[in-house]
Amino acid sequence: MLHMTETFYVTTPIYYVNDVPHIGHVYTTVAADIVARYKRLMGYDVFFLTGTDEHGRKVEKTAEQAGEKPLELANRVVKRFQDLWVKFSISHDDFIRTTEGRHKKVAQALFSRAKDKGDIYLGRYEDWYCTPCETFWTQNQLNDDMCPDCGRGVEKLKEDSYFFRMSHYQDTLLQHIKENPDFIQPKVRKNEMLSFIKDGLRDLSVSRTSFSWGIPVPDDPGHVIYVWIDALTNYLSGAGYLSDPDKFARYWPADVHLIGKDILRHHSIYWPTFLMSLGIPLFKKVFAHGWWTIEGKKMSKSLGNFVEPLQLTEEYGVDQVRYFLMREVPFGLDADFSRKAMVGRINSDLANDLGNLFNRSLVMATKYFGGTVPARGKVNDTLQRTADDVFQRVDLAMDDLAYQKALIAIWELIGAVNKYIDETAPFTLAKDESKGDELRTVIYNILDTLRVITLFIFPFMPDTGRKMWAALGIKEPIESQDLSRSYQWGSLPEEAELTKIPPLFPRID
RNA sequence: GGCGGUGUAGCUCAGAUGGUUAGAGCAUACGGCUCAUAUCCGUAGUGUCCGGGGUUCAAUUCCCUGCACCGCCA
Repeated sequence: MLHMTETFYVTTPIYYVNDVPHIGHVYTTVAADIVARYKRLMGYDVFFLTGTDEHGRKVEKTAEQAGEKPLELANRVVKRFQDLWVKFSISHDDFIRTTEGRHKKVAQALFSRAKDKGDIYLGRYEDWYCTPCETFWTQNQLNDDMCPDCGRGVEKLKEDSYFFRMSHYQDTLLQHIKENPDFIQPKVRKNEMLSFIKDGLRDLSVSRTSFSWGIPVPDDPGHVIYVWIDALTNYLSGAGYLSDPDKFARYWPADVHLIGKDILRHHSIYWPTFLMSLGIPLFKKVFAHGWWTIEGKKMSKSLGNFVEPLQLTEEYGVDQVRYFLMREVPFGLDADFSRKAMVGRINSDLANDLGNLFNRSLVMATKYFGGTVPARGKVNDTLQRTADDVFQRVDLAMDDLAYQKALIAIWELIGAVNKYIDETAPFTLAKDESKGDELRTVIYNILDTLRVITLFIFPFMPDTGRKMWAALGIKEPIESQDLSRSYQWGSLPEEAELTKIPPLFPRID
């Protein structure tokens, strides 16, 4: 049997194209980017998909108000996301838009297949609808007859609708969750979903006649396919289903769908039951992360405490923001974004620990060896043991999407080098000409461990990683490294030309 | 109302199938170094481990109950 490279397929939700990008979008996408980059560094063949959800009544309405066609609106505002991902160093392999032919074809084909099987049938739908939120509510979900989310008015809708026989898959889904304990994470969310399922699944309305901006239901063009069937199938269409069978076979089933906790039900119940109906294997895991409050308050339009991602990057820097989001809180829990916390992380973790270490090391190497990597001496056991240990822990943490744990481990290696410098005192050795060999060994070990640290932080802070890599004078691109081996001592080339660079992370006052 | 979770140092949190001095980071104080972005290294702490009851030789860790906060559902 041929050796096959292991694949890794990670997704973000497709974001509603009409929404203004906020910190929540950035959070999910950065998290996906980091695990994608990490797996690539570990030698996996990675497919990382993000994109936009472009149909629905709200886009239709907004476009109408702007005097343009829905697709024109989408073409215009999709750039807000695409540009933002460039800014945030997002390394997605594809960007799927639900208005693309390759997607529409898939959504329709799957709708038909489920219908032919008898799992989609025509019925009648009655519910309350909040247009701004694009959400349907049942009567008793309403808050004083108003939308429980935004508090605005709702309208009653009655229409013919196709339904997906979700109730039919209730037991199979429960069984699957039981047999695959990691299917829904974190655990607290899994428990919520389990209790939701046990309360009984009802069939799901999957088409609308009240607006027309959507993918037509096959053979019944008065209906458009309603949001979840349309949106969720992006994970298939984006991976080449029906358009690139080899690619699809290579990457599906997805390893992990990263989402915010607000759309967990759709991903952990609607989506797998629909896949069951279609006879397509289920994705391996869905992970619902928490929400960010801003300075202790829920972010909302009405409060006006909206955090503009681009503004954040200007104020703090892209890598600083990426680092903060992953370090501040365990992935899965809610967190608070505050200036104080952000500045604290930047100053103590990035500027003092990492940035200063990198700087002091290069200064010494430049001073003592004219900016050339000195010859290898012998490995330092403590440093190597720490690197081994950190590698094991980082790898386990990344499998669990425990970004915070991974970073905490990496910072132990940073601490170990700072301590090594303290203990070996190269600045003292440099004053004694008879200690030349010792000095060379120490500086080499420091620089070589910085090389390892650079690899570890690269998925989290790609720009910084590249800068550090270049400053260390290593010719091969950092992307081509194999972390599963190169965390070990000694692959920093002797005689590499170091470049002294400005402090990586300026302190903020 | 139903189900689930959380409550540990000033702050954010880890933790133990129950057993000797309960941990980390930040913040604070003191000491050391001087290569470095006044950075780094070390030392020192302080805790009724939410209240009450129970099981046990032994509970902060298990069980029950009360209080507070949070999530999902209704």
